[in-house]
Amino acid sequence: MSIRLTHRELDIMAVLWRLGSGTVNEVWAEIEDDLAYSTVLTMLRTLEGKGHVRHEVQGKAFRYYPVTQSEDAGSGALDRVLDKIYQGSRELLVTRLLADEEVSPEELRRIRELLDERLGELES
Amino acid sequence: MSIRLTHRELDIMAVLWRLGSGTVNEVWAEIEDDLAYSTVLTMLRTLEGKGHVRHEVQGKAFRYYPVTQSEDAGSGALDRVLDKIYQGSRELLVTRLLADEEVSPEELRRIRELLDERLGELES
DNA sequence: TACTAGCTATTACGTTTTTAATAGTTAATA
DNA sequence: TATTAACTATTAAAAACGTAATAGCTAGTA
Repeated sequence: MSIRLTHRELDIMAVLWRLGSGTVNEVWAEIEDDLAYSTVLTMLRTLEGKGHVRHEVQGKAFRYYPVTQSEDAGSGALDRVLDKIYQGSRELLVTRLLADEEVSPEELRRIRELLDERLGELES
Repeated sequence: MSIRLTHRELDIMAVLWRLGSGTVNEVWAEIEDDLAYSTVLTMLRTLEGKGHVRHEVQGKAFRYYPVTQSEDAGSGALDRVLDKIYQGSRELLVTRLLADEEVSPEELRRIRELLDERLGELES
C-alpha cells in the first residue's frame, strides 16, 4: 500500500520538504493553524516513530529531516484524487488544474513544452 | 474551509459519483474492500448527516444521491496535493502526472489541445 | 394471516488522530 | 555555582474514524 500521511502529518511534512529541515520551533512557526508547541513536538515524534522523519541533535534542540520524500507521499495522494475524483482521467484533472484563473500564460507554456517533450519521446 | 472527506467517505462518494446514485446494496457491491453491509449503511448515514448525500425511498430500500459533487470535493483535495506536495507548482504536478508509463500519446495530445485552447483564450 | 427476506435503526467498541498540559533535562549565564 | 531559558519526555484524554453486531420494521408471499 502506498504511503498515507494523515492531514496534520502532511501539514508538517510539507514544512520540512519546503525548508529542507526544521527544529520544533521552526516547524511550529510555519504551521498556519494555531497549535501548541508541544503538539508539534508530539507530531514530529509520531512521524519519527513511523519513519517519516529523523533527527539530529543540534545544540540542545533536535533538527528534524524528512525521510519520506514528497514524491513518495505525493504519488499516492495524487493517484487517489485521479482515480476517485476524476475517474482516472488525466485530462479531466488537468482541465480542472488549469481552469484556475491564477494560472499564468508562462506556466501554461512551460507545461506545454513539457508535454511536447514527452510526446517527442514517444514518437521517436 | 474546503470540503474534506475521509478516506472511506471518498471511496463511497466515488461510487455514487460514478453510478449517479445507489442503494446500500449497490454501493456495497461496488466497494472493493470487504466491508460488512452494515458498515456501508452506517457510512451512508454518516455522509447524509454531514450533508454529502441525500436519499429517496424506493420500495423498501433507500436510494442515495450525491449532494456534494466530485468537483467540490475534488478541488479541495487537488489543491491540497498541489499546495503541500508540489509546493503550488502545477508544472511539477503535471510532470509527475504524465511521467506515468501508462499515459497514451492520444491522451497527451488531447491534453496539449486543451492547453492550446487555454493559451489561445489568454492571448486573444 | 403468519412467515420471511430484505431493509433500516440502534448501539457499541477498538483504533487512530489530534491536541496539549506538565514534568524533566540541559546548556548557557549571571 | 545557582538560575533560568529553551528544549525534550511523559502522560492524558477528547474527538474522529472505521467497523460491525444485532434489533426492529415492512412488504411481499405461502
